[in-house]
Amino acid sequence: MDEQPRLMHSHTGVGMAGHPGLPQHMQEGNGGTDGDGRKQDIGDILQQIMTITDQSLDEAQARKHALNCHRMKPALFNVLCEIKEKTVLSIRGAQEEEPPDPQLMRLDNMLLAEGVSGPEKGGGSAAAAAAAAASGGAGPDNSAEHSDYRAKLTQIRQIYHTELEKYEQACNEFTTHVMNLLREQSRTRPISPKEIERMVNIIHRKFSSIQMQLKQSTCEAVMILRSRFLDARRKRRNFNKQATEILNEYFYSHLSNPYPSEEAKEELAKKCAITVAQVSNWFGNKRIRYKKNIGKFQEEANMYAARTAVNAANASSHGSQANSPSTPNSAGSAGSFNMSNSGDLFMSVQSLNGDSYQGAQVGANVQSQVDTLRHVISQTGGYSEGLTANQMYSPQGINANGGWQDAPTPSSVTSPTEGPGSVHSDTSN
DNA sequence: GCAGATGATTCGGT
DNA sequence: ACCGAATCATCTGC
Repeated sequence: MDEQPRLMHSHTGVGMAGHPGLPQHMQEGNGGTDGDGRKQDIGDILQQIMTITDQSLDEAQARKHALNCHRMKPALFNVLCEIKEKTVLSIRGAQEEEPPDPQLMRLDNMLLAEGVSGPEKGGGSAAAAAAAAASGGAGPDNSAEHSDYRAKLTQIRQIYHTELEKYEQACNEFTTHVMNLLREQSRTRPISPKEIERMVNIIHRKFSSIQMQLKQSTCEAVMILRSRFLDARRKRRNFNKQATEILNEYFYSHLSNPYPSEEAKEELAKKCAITVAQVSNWFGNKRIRYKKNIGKFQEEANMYAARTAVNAANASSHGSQANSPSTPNSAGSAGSFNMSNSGDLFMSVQSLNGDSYQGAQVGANVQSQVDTLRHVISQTGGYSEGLTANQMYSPQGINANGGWQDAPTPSSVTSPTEGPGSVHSDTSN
């Protein structure tokens, strides 16, 4: 029995019976030397091959063995090899050298950019930072969310690499298996090395399509993670009580002109552990909501005014300044809001800063002091007899048009402040 | 679950 | 760029 692998490359120059190049052993034939006998012989073999699948396994095995041992087998094998090669050659061109898949390239690029594939560089912290930057603000729990993002990205990365490894291993194993199988089968059917190579390529293509699915789902996971990360940052979280108090304190002590300067915003942001943008948001919201419903904020305003005044009084009695946020547009001082001044001092600060002096601005601050003083006075019952609650804390900062008074003149400061004013002269503004 | 509070976003005006 | 206004989306207390 001929057990030598019949690889096609070893069969150059083979051909059909009656054709130039017909193998010698085919032309020799058997006992019958005429062409009819050979034809019938070959016809019989082909018939057996064609019907072999209709037979039982045992019968087929027996028939296979008989065919293998048939004297015409090598010749027929060679002919089949040649026919097959010609057939394969005619369809080969269409399948080879396909261009790189643009979708795969996109996925690869994205995975690389997100830090999933490629060298590990802090588990995609850059992507997290980018996501954070895109979201616009950074809260106090910024780092916690970053580490959460990083941890999840690392998890995705690990899963991706594990799966990729698994697929590659499976691909290699399968390829080896198929190659061995084909080599084995090449003994009994015409298989060329190129065909094996082609089969390997097909397997690789199949596995790379699976890999692409893996990459796609990984990309999706990263996208979901990222969007969740951004959504989480978008999520509204109430400021802590202390921050709200600081902001309110500033707001109500500058009620006549609740527009903190950039420096003041930065100070407030630092004190409240929030961003300047959040401070701006807060003041924007506060102004509009206060204006919309002043009555509702009455109590709050009273409370903060009283607190501010008491603080001021205490500070005054202790020979120090009240701890109150800076006046609008005043230069920020580092570390604290100890920038509260009497109106006079405020004016002098303005002058010292070289800012263009604005009477309106000063007026607003003076007015603010008046607001606060009125509150304190009314709270303590020292002055506000006959004033209704609304009068007690009239929204003097708001003009008839619904806007904040931007130019209350210092002359609007009324005499009643003169009396207790000595006590509250340090009232912050 | 609901209503109100509140931080964020969007849009138009200046 | 900043602000007011409207609106959205979530939080919070009941």
